Amino acid sequence: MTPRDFMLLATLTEIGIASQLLSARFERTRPGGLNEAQFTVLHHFARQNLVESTPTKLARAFQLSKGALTNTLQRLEALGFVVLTPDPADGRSKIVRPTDAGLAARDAALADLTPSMSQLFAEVPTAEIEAAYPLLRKLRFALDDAPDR
Amino acid sequence: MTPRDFMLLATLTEIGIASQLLSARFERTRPGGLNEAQFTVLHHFARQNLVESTPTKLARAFQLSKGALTNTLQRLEALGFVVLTPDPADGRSKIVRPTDAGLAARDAALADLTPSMSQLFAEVPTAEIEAAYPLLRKLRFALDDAPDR
DNA sequence: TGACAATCATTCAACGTTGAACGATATTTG
DNA sequence: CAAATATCGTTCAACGTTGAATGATTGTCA
Repeated sequence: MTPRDFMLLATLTEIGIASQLLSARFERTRPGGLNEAQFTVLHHFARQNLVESTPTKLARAFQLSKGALTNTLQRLEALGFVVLTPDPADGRSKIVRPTDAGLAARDAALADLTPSMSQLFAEVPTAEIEAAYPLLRKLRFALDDAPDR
Repeated sequence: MTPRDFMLLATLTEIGIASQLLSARFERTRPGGLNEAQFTVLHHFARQNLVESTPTKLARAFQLSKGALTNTLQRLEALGFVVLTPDPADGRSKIVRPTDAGLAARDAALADLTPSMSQLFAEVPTAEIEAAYPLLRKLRFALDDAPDR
């Protein structure tokens, strides 16, 4: 294992730990009344100004099982945060659209999150945050379309 | 929400996504035959040359429930990767120690992980990796002892 | 010393996810 | 065109985690 591999491993370890702690925090506080799975779906639509998707596409994006998405989409629909309609062009498929209420709920979650987030990073210079961003983006893209080995 | 907050949010989002994809990958490939929870425990001991801990300490470190740790520690013990002994100094408590086989299993998992990890980062300059590290460390420390808001 | 509170690990029902069915619809192919 | 294959969303048992008991032990303090 080269020194670079060692650095890589340490970095991935930190990402894993940080994310685990962030997750635990999210589930404890439930910003906007959403659990993490629900927030993730709404956040996904909002972040990239996406007007619609399908359960399968979402399952692929999050690398979750389709069953899991059936579940959280049904909850989001019951909450009025998402609308599910049959795809007129494909009888097997459904179209998922966030509602205004859904996007508002995501915004509310963000509003809940922001103060404690700012405090969490109070002593971190902005430059350091900006320095971390490119790697994280590249990692995501690499993972997005990487086979398993 | 300030531009800085926006950057912060984007960074945390990327951490969450990257970690989710890393997790999914880990569970699909099960490096060294370990699942993520088991690897996390052994990796924790190895990373900081820790000879012993207790279920409660581990639960706090990972922010998992004690019940979850009872479960994975029992599995690790059945695999011979960990030894659980009563704490002679405290009748309520137990001491957890990784075995040589346990540390070897963690090393094997790392060996399984390294090639695909290197490939994943093949086009990322080392400087970029080193640039991301300080933020991740600070984030972890901040999350480690932060109240919920 | 004795009573009360705190902390330890374990158990167990409830919950969310997985992976493998399944029926329904699309697509491909001979 | 028909038959075979692929893909869609849903269901369901199995699994791991949570959160709230529980019994056992320790700490506190009057």
